This record gives sequence, C-alpha cells and structure tokens, in this order.
Amino acid sequence: MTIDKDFFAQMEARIPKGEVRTRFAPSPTGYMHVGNLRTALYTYLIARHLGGKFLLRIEDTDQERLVEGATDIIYNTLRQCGLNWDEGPDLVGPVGPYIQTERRDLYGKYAELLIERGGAYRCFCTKERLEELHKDNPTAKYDGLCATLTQAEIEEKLAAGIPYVIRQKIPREGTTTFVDATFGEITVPNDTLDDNVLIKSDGLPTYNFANVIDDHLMGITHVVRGSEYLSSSPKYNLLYEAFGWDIPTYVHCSPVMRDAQHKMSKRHGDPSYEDLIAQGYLCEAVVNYVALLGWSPGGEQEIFSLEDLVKIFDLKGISKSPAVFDIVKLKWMNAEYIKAMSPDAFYAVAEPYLKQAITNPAIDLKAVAALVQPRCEVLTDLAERVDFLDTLPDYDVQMYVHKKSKTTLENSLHSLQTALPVLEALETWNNSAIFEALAGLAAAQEVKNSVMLWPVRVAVSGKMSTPGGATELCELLGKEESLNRIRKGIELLSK
RNA sequence: GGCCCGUUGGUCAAGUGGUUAAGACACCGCCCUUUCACGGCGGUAACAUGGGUUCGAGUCCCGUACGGGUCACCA
Repeated sequence: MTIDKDFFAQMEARIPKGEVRTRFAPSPTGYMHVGNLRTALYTYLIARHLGGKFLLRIEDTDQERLVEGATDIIYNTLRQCGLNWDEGPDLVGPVGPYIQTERRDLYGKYAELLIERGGAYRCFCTKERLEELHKDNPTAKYDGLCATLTQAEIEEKLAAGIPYVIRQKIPREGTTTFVDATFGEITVPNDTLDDNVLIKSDGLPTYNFANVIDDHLMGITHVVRGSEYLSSSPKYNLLYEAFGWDIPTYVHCSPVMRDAQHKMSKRHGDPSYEDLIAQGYLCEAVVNYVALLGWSPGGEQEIFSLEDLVKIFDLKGISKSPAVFDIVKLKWMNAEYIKAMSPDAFYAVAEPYLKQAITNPAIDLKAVAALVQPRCEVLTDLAERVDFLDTLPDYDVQMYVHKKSKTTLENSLHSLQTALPVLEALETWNNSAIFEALAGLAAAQEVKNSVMLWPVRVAVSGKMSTPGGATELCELLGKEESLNRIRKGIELLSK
C-alpha cells in the first residue's frame, strides 16, 4: 500500500483556517428530535455568535436506516427555524462533498496514513476468535493480538487475501485527558479503552472514524454533540493526536428528557419537532423554549428571538445535567408568542384553524381572530374555542346559574325576556351599542350588569367559557342570529 | 461489573466561600371584570446524604445513595 503524500497535502490545503466553523451532522431518520433540534441550534449559535460558518453534513452511511425524503425534513426544519447553513449538500463549499456516502473513498486513505503513523493496525482476526474473546466476558476488549504481527506476517496475510479490519492502536498504559467546554477536564485510564475498529472489513469507516476525518477535513473548530459521545472522546483525541491534527473544542450536551429516567424518544410517543408544529406550536416558540432547555443566559429574560440568542449565546451557560422537557411551559411560551404577534400575522397562522370550525360566511373571521388571540395557547385549540359561533351547541340549562354573577334560572329568564325586545329595537348593532343597551336595562332594574350579561352570553354561545363577553359575541354573530339564540334560550328556560 | 458524568422547589433554572438561596412555568389565594381567560398583587415549595477543610460551605475535598451515559465490523 503506497501513501500518496500529494493527496493529503491537497486535502489540507482546502481547509479554511482562522475562522470558527461548526457543523450539524444529522442522520436522515425521517424526523427531527427535540434534542437534535437543540444541538443544531447551539451549533448554529456558536458559529453565528463568533462570526463563523455553520455547515450541514448528512451522515447517511447507515443504509438500513435510510428513510425516503428524510433529508428534506432536515432542510425544511432548519430553514423554518432560521438555522441557515453556509455550506452543505445543496450549496457549494470548499470542503465538500457534504454527504458522507459521497466521501467514502477518503476514509481508507486516512486509515492507511494512520497505520503509517503508528496509530492503527490491521487486524485479521476472525469473527469466531472475537466471539471466543467475549465468551466469558461480554464487555471484554480486543486483546491486541494483531498489533503484534510482524511486517512479514502482515504481508503474507494480505497476499493470501485474508479479510481484515483496521483498528485504532490505543496505548496500553497511562491516561488520556480531554477538555470539554461543558464538562471541563476529563481523564480516563487508557486500559479502559478498546482498540476499536476504524475501517470495517467491507472497507467502510465506522461512525467515529468518519467523524474525526470529516470534522478535520472540514475545518470544524467546535464539535457539538450529545453527551453519549463523552466516553468515546478520549479515543477521538488519540486519533487527532496520532494524525498530528488540532483538536477541536468539544461541546457535549446532556440529553433532553421525557422524565427523570428517560430520554425523549419518538418511539415512546414523545413529540418530535414536526409533531409540535402539527400540535399548533409556533416555530419561534419552540426554538426559544428549546434554547433554554439545558442552557441559561443567566438573566431573568426568557423570551428571545433567534437574533437575540445569536448575540448572547455563551458556552458557559450550557448545563451538565439533563433537562426534562415540559410541554406546559412550552405552552405558556407559545401563548406569549401568540399574544405578541400583530393581528395580521396572527390571522395568517390562525385562518386555517378558524375555517375548520367556522363555515358560516356571515362571520367575520378577522374579528374572531382578534378576539381569541389573547387567549390562545396553541393554534390547535382554536377550533374548539370558536366552533359555537358556527352552530349553537346543545347546552345544559344549568349553565344559566352562576353564583358570582348572581344569576338563577328565574332571573336569567327574566333578563332574556327583557333584553329581547330592547335588542330587537336596536338600530346599531355593535359591541358598544349592545353593551349600552344591556347595561341600561341592568341599571333600570337595579341589578349588577352581570345579571343581564351572563344569561345573554350563555344563550348566545351555549358554553361556559368563550373568547369574549356577551356583547362582543352578539356583534360577531350578527343581529338576527343573536336574537334567534336568545329566543331559543327563553324557550329553554320556560320549560 | 469497569470507566465516565450528573444531583438546588413538581419542572426549567440563577448561584463560582459570607444572599432573607433569584427568576420563570405549574399550583393556590386575592383584586380587576361582561363568562373563561388576559392583566395586577401575594403565597406554598429546593441545595440527595454522611463526613471533612474553613471563622463561615449550595459553592472546595472524600465517601455513600440514587440517576444517566458508555463498554459493537450501529450511528
């Protein structure tokens, strides 16, 4: 095997120097975990905060797990969230290709280089021998037998065409230390590290090896990933050292949990990013919430736009311990975002949900939107809140009884009966005119406004809770429909 | 089991030797009110545990418990 020095020199020459470069490297599995999204976000924020580049690399070497259209989901999610990448499969960049399967020829060459530099060796052990090694101890390490082969023995086996893998050569003694931005300095005894396979017998790289090669060749300065890679990091370091390459800054992130014991997982029914959007959450709110799950800016502010986050993001705020995903808090934050939207912007996102519940063309959807906007938490609960405008539901007559409003079945009936002729006679049909009329009636009878208004609201909506008060609903429904509903209420109460 | 990591209210979290241990969500109460909400005000509630070090420890050290990760020719 000959080593082509020129090739390596060319590859080195492509690597941009002197700038911060981060990468998000997802496997196309068909959906975006909340944890993945957070990793992507932090990766993006580090790059942008430091004025660097954010790259997208698709790690599709696991052909079995490949899902149709999965890369599009990744693209769409990142774009929706505003996490725009500077280099990636769909963009020209200096260090491509950005899809791992298109880089497959690279890894073998670097493995050969590593053998030459003493950081790896060929292993001709059979599957049977490996199984034998694990017979008594399933977590036993490879015993390093092939590391002791002489050059002559190796040549002989190669000539005989015996299949082999390439393993990393780990020092037998001493310790390896690496520094992580969130966990600090971590030292492990080398004898707990295994001579892992770098290149499989089919010639393809293992994940960890491909990662090191790609990250280096792409000039990645900050490696952001889940804490499950913490224990393989010493081996990464040894690899970088054996190649003589600069070691990137590691940023390990603890997982996003469903509860104290379990990571969030699609398999257990936890929502992915797409699920949350389908459930009526706004992208901005999800991004904001996820940013604060496992990272804190330190102050008391909690609402941050992406631009805000870019400005203030700091590695120091990343938390070591896992964070439990709390949908209730997300819901609150979503409501904050909804309330902060302009009426037009809200209408734009609410319209499809409103149309789902209201088909009556006489109802002004913009006015409905304006009414529900301050009391909407997630878009999906819109329909349930306004459906009564379309058709009056059957309701329990007991709804008319309300202690705080001082209403009973008797005075409710009376209220509706006195209100009906007055409203029938009303010329101008709008909120303030209706309110004036009804409040006038209440004053004349020397009762609280609520004695008039509660029954009207119930009659007009058939619901305990509505997005507006009695008169607002009357205006929305229009005169005729309102009066019909009040008549129906009188009928119900007269039984 | 070995190695590594973690542990502040129900949840997210601030906190880097001296604080009445922030803040937010949730929960409860009160106020406002044309219902529910929104909004305003207030309240309940935490440093896993045992030893040190120190005048002083949530903060430093050691042990224990509990939890997590990892130990593949998966990624």
